[in-house]
Amino acid sequence: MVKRTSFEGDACPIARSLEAIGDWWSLLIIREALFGLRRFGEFQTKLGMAKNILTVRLRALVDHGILATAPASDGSAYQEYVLTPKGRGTFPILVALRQWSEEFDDRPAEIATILVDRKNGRPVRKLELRAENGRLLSQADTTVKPRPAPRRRSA
Amino acid sequence: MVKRTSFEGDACPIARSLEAIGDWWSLLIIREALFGLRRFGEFQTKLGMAKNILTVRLRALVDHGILATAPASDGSAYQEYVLTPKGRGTFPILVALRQWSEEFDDRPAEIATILVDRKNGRPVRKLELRAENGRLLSQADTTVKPRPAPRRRSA
DNA sequence: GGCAATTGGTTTTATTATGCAACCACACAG
DNA sequence: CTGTGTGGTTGCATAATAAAACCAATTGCC
Repeated sequence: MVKRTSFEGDACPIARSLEAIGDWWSLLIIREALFGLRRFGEFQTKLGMAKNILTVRLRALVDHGILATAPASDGSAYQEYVLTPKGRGTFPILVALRQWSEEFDDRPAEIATILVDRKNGRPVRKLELRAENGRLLSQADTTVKPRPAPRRRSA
Repeated sequence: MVKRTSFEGDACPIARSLEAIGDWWSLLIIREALFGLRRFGEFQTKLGMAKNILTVRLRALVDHGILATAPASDGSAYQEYVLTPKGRGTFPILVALRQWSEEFDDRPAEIATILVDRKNGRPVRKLELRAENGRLLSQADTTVKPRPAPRRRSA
């Protein structure tokens, strides 16, 4: 098999995420979905992508439980694609990607939008990683450990 | 040309990030680099990827200013790939991906590692997005705005 | 210094994914 | 029941990915 390697059985949680959303379009589809888009045609024209690719991506996102198909909404017989909680849970990932661009992009002038607090329109802070006790952590302050005792039960 | 669409000129900061690190391997390479890997062979055996692909990816990451080639380190004549500040800046993205897996993966039992505070070995908190005044924000509390005043110049 | 193994790739070839365009079925408006 | 828009599918061309073979320079070892 010369398939594109799959990370499905991988033990690394990052690889597992990438398995689901680590391709060119999925995160952009999710981004638009968070923005409120729901219909096939909306995604297609907004993102300017080929329709067959969009079909494949939407199906994969549904299979992964990130999107769900809802029967209607405006009364028409067509279906819509709406984010599941798992899909909405990608928000921090999108924020992290955005902030990385904002901080390190070579031509930041080309970035068109900023993320703001809806209440007052002021920019948000950078994402913060904190210890249990609230202490701010940088990469150097962290390590990975083997996951502890798989809590006797189904999951 | 039927090239894979590039997001290079895109105004969306998320698309811009994906342009640099939005492929299957780049983030995993960066992850290993954050772990301390530096040599071609280390990446190749640890990630189990084809060498030609690794070559292409490493070059792309260097071109994007995420990795830099350093002349030596252990005295040998070979070169090493080390993270730049821009590369280390991807840490929150990796954390976000990890936490998304931890929270939403269908088979969480298969996840082998957890991210902990180096000081006491306790798990870290979830990434927090805060307003200027420190208020915790969820996705619904945010919007995007056009970027303000592009500071008079060419752009 | 001589020789084999290792490192860090390149080349070749096969397979898969992506992208465009054309096509098509169904819903809906009249 | 005819025309139009929505939501796809199908073919074909091209690009990316993968595995394996190959190769040059660097090391390790004697």
